[in-house]
Amino acid sequence: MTMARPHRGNALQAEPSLPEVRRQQILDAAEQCFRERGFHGASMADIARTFGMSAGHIYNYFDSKEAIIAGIVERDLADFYRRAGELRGAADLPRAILERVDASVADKLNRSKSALQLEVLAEAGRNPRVAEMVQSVDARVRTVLRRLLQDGLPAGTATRDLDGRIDVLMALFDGLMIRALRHPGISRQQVTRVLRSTIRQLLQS
Amino acid sequence: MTMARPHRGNALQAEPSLPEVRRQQILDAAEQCFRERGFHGASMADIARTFGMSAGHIYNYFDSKEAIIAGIVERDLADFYRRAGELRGAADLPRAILERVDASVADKLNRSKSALQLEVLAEAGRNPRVAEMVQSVDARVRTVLRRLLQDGLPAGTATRDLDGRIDVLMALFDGLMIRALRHPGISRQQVTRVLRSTIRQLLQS
Amino acid sequence: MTMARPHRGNALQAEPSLPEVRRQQILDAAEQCFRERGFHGASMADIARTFGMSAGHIYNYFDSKEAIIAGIVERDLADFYRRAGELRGAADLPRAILERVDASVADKLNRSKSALQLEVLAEAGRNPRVAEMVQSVDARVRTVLRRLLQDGLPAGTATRDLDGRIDVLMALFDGLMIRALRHPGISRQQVTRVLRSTIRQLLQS
Amino acid sequence: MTMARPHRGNALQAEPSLPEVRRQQILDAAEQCFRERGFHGASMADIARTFGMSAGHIYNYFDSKEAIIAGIVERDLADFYRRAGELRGAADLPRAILERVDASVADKLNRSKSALQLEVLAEAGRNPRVAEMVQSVDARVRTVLRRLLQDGLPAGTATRDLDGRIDVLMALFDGLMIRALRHPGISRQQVTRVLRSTIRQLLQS
DNA sequence: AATGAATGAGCTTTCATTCAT
DNA sequence: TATGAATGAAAGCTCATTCAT
Repeated sequence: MTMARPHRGNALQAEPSLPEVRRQQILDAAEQCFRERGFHGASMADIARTFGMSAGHIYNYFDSKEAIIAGIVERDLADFYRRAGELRGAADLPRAILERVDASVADKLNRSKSALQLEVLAEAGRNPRVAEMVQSVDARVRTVLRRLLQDGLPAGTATRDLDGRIDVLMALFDGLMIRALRHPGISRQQVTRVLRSTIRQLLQS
Repeated sequence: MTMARPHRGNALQAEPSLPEVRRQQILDAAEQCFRERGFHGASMADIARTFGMSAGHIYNYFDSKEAIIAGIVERDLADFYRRAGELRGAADLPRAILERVDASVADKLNRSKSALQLEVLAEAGRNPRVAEMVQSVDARVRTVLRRLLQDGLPAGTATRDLDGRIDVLMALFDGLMIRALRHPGISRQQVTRVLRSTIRQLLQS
Repeated sequence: MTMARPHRGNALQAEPSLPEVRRQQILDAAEQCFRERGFHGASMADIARTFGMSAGHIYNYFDSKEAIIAGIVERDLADFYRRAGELRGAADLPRAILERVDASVADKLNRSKSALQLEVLAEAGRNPRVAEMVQSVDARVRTVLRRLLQDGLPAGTATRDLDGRIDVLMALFDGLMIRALRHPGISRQQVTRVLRSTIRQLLQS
Repeated sequence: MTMARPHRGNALQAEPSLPEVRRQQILDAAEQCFRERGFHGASMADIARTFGMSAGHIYNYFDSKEAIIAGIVERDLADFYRRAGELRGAADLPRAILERVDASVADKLNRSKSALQLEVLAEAGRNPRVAEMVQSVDARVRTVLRRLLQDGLPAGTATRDLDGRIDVLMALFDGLMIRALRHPGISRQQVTRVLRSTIRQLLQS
């Protein structure tokens, strides 16, 4: 992949070069297609058609269909970093987290987003390169969370089994994505209420 | 085909008929293949080869590849019923549940089983017929759990948001399947400890 | 095909042996299936199922699917002989023929019978063995018609181009089978009227 | 692919575009294959091989094998329109028709063309979509013929049972296609002579 | 006489990918 | 940069046919 990095490094927010724009367009289109039809169900032609490019041209930006998944996973990581940054430096961390439960639940119960995530996870289950990506992203996320909790929780609470708590916390949200698929009629309000009290206990006991 | 003929007369536990044996063989082979290569990555020929049958012959037992998934999902349900049956009538339900957390965690952290489940869920995310199967099985599972909890919990506890609690409880275990993939180094012991206290709170607060 | 001829040649109408009964059952079932789904569209399993026999067993009576077509063509010939026999010895042949136009038209406009005939003819177009059958049957039919007309028409009429007249006469009825498919709304009455006058001219001018 | 590029500027009679050329090539190849092996006997690979294209590529020009039949039927219709156009405006219509009988008979007695037609008709006998095509084309042909006869015949003749006459007329030619298969030794001259007098009577009585 | 388990070839169709232009 | 013609390898599925029982 000998892709020229955006040169013309002008001032603040270098306007993205055409190649970079194209890459993002392709990722957007691919996300949409994978969501709707799955990784194997979406053809390169589908992706190309979604934003009016020829299928062949995609290969000037990504080496293969699989390389597109890699790009999608990377973009997700950036998203998480942004949201974690918001928590950093919160005066009352548990409270800040609990306030965000509602939005997080809504996010995880979004079926089309979840379908895409499951798609990627399933692919990770058998494709070592995708697995490696997914695991490396998760490791970075855990590192951020661990530091956040170590610094932000009232001294003394919840330090025992901290890694276990983090995994269970993440399992709760990861699990909601599955619930969204298995139980589409799930009550967001009830789940939010129960989850809030579960998380409070998880962080403070 | 040196298959021991049913001896006829073996009263209880009638040996399964050849067709039934074949169906189970196919499901076993398909589970293995789907795990290794995914639903779309595994061809009918792969499945057939796995236990030495011709691909065409599979169609004498299953109408389509999709029908094989249905068979797999059904078998899982039967499994759940069996385990739920063990809880039924337990003198102290919360205790009985907590005692089983260890085994359940181990089960969910089994990466190859999880990969298969995710595979099915991903397929459900885009294939309406599979979605319908998965949801109908989940509904039956929730019904069993609800009845179990209503009957088995000490009077007065945990009746508020009962459906929400059930969903969160299931999210915890569903989520562990994802954790197994995203964080292969996860500590089973820590997770079990944390989970036990989380579940206790979920059932008794 | 070492098929035992019905032995036990008892008196008048020897009751058909079981093998002969089976052959006829198979031909009946095949006719029905070919009519409904075409020669290639009907599977041996379909034919077998139609009268509750196993597909494999058909091969004890017919060497192949193609041999079944041969059987069907043969049976048709017998039919024609029977009807031609009715004309033989008619006092006024042209009149006898004209009286039968109505029934013949109705017969040829029967779409399902026609579909089967076309099926066989199409097969004859590419399968030399079937072509040979069809042509040999047609030759016998023409021989019968020619003798009938030579003996039965008033002396002097219609002897010029007799073979041509026969071919055109047959073309008229053969053509009706095609009309039935191409123009399902065709008016049987109008066609019968027109045809009667056309045939009268054909036989008597 | 040494295909002369369209020279651009060749005002009238623009050379057909590559896609159009390809479509015609495919139709040609399909006609030949269907003729030789029948609609079901000819595989897409056969058709592709006939003019050196890969099977998959055909799908860039036709949606399905069935769509190829549609293309063939359409081409035939265009042919008929062209020939009917020649009759239009003839000073003496019956005479113009009779003059063309010879050529038409020759055309219908062409066994390989007939085999293809029968093939399509047989398919129409069982495939509703093909039936619909064939019937719609026939309806358009009848409309043209009807208008031609209404305008072109001497006032007063042959208006009774006009539709019936048209159907019988068409049956005559359709029937010749079958005669070509059933009686390969048919005498073209005799048939032409007889047919001419039959048609004269059909149009003028 | 009859079954049905089993095979293997073949079918239509889809698609990632390449490449001349 | 971009197109779209073209390929070739699969895939799911069907079926005539065989054969042990």
